[in-house]
Amino acid sequence: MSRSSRPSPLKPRKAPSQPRAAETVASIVEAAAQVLESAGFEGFNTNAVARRAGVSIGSLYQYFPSKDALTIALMRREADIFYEDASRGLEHPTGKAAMDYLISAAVRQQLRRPALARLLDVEESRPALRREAAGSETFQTLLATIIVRDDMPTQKRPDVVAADLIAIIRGMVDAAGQRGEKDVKDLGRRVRAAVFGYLSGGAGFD
Amino acid sequence: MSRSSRPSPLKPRKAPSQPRAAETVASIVEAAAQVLESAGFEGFNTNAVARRAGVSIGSLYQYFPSKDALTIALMRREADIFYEDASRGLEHPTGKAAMDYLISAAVRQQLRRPALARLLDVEESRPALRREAAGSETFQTLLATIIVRDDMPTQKRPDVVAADLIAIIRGMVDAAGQRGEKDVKDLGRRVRAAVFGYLSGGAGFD
Amino acid sequence: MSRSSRPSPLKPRKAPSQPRAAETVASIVEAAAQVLESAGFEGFNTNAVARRAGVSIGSLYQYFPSKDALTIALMRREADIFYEDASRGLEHPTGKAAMDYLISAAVRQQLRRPALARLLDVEESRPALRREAAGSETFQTLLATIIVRDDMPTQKRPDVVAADLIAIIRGMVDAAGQRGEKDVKDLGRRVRAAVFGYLSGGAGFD
Amino acid sequence: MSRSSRPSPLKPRKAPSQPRAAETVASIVEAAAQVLESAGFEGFNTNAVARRAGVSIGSLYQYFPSKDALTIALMRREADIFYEDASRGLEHPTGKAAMDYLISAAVRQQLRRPALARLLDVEESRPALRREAAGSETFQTLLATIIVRDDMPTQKRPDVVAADLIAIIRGMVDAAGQRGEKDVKDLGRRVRAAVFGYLSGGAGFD
DNA sequence: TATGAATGAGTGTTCATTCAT
DNA sequence: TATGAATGAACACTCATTCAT
Repeated sequence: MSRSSRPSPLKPRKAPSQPRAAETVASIVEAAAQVLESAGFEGFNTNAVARRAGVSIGSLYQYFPSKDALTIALMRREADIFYEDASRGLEHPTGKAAMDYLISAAVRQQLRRPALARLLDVEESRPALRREAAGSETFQTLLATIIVRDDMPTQKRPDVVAADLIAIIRGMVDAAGQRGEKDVKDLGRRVRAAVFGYLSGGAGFD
Repeated sequence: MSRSSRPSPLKPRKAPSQPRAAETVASIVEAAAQVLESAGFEGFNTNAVARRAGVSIGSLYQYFPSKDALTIALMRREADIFYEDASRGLEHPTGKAAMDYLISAAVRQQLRRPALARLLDVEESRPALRREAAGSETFQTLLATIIVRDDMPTQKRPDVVAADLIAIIRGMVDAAGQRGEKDVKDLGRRVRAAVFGYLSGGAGFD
Repeated sequence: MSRSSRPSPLKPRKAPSQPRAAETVASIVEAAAQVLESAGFEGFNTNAVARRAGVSIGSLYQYFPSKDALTIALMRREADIFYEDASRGLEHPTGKAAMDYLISAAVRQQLRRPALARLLDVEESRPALRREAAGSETFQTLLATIIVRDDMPTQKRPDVVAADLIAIIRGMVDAAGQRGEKDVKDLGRRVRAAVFGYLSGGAGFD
Repeated sequence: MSRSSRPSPLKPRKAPSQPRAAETVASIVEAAAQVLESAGFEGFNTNAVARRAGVSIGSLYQYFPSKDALTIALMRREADIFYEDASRGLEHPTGKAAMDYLISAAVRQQLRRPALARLLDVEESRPALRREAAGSETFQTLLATIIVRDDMPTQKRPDVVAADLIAIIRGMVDAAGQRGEKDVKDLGRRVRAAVFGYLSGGAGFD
């Protein structure tokens, strides 16, 4: 007899059907965020998260089958918050305006909880999590949609361009967040310079 | 004044005086690189490094007082390789040519051992290591020198610009390396677009 | 003011709330005593203690944040047993009777588990533990109270006298225990001779 | 074929035949003393001793087959120093004068290098070393000789008395040394009170 | 004979995870 | 369903001792 459905250790163990359970899940995820922010990777352990959330370690494992599942849930939560904001950028008529909005959203997201954002970016690079995390794909899809708008310069390989832009934006905002920058406007301006400069091929230089 | 001779847990424990010891040290550092590449953070432990190096765990600790000290030594080795290459860029007459060279060096360095470079970039962000690692400061110094050359656009805040450029370059080459890109030329071209685009303020766009 | 909630590595980690946990804690402390008795310092390691207690090493560290914390807990347990007995001596009307009782208690304590008592006396001299261990201070306080009773010879420096008496008593009972003496009465008689002889200034000699 | 003479790991490996070797041995033993004094048990390791002595670890093991052998050599050195001094006490005509001298010698010895003396007393209690160390037996022999002199009170069990006196003297001078006492005279006076008080059976009290 | 590089068993400690209550 | 006591594999690091040079 073959076990038909081995429970994945990366997906939440169960959809919380009751409202109380949903609350518990949310509080655990937020506790994970706080522990990650205040103690970094080194202090990010399931017992600490449970304690901070005010639940027992047993309860944590009731909802998340593994530490990675919890990390993924947190990544998804942040990605969702970002995506909900960023996708409104698509409503803008021009590609440029949409891109502006997208960049603002990225900067806002990063400076909202800089340490958390940075740590999640790093975690996301772990192969085990990469597959499961929603993160960049959706961001990349969003970008790819914008890049090919009429008012944008034609790109031979839009997927590569989208990937590069993500790398530029992330690199800049991560570093800025780590340095403790708070000025959303100034950072936004510089990121825009990099993005549009890249899109125009660096032509404006000489 | 603090105890002058308290052994720092981050600096190498003793300089290998005999040739055999020098070999051992080098083989340990290289083993660390390989373990980090093949097993990532999770598999990066001192026992694995010693095993891979073909030495006993005791030997490892004879030369490196802590795991962090070993990581730092590896970071320094890579930084030195990079710096030796990159600093040749200063010989170029124009700022643009120097910057071109610097970018090429960064791309080459990254694609030489992409996983390693990426992991070290991440490690470098750990506060404990940040202080000790030679890494970015020198890169930033190099960049700052180039930015203010005569043929480069005047920048109000060269230090911020240098930091942004590092972030852009690192972000792009890390991501490219992680995707498995091998084409040094193409990646170089794109990074140059981003860098010079940023420097010109994104003006070329419209 | 220092971080109030930094967990001290010398105090018990958590009070056992469930009865099962209390049992575990007690069995670990007793196991520590037995390991110390049967294997001495050299064999006194946390793994051995856990094994002897029939619990996992993890359980040990759930209640004691460090090996030293465990040692201190054991010292306190023994000190408490002794103190409860010894403090009854204060009820005696005369200083002499109180001192007699105190000496009896010390001899009893020592001969109850001689090796353990001796090893703990030695451990207590380690600077790291000295501060935390309740041990001699209370003993010394007890003695100091008795020395100044009316029927006792007047002493110029009662604190020095108390310290000397502790040293005499400890020295004698430790040595006796180590030699394997079992006769509580005889040892008590000799200790009393030393103590009262000292108190009278050795005058009875000539 | 039976190995006739397994080399004992506790006795010095070889009698240093050449003067240079004797110097080396002496410097190692003194280094052991210094390490023990400055770093206590925890820092007392063979590598540290070799370093402090200015010889290689290999050389140390050339003269001492084990760490314990080195410890024993140090104990013997101190015992010899003491014994040479103390045995002069026998020349005194009366038992009392001899005892006075012996006590003075013990106090002097202890306060000369208090930390060292204390640590060696503790080490001496380790069963492995106890057998080999010359220490107390000779001291006890000396005391036993004195106790039975004509002018001393008759003792039923001179061996027990001698052992008790050692315990009293050691206990008092160890504790005093640990407290940092420096006054040889005052300490000598108190030890004499305890010793002669004990010998007179504490009779002087009432 | 001296050196010091090398060894590896052993030790303290952590933390993801399980399961009896 | 919730709790938290219990587990034990895994890891960083030490140090007495050996042996090739």
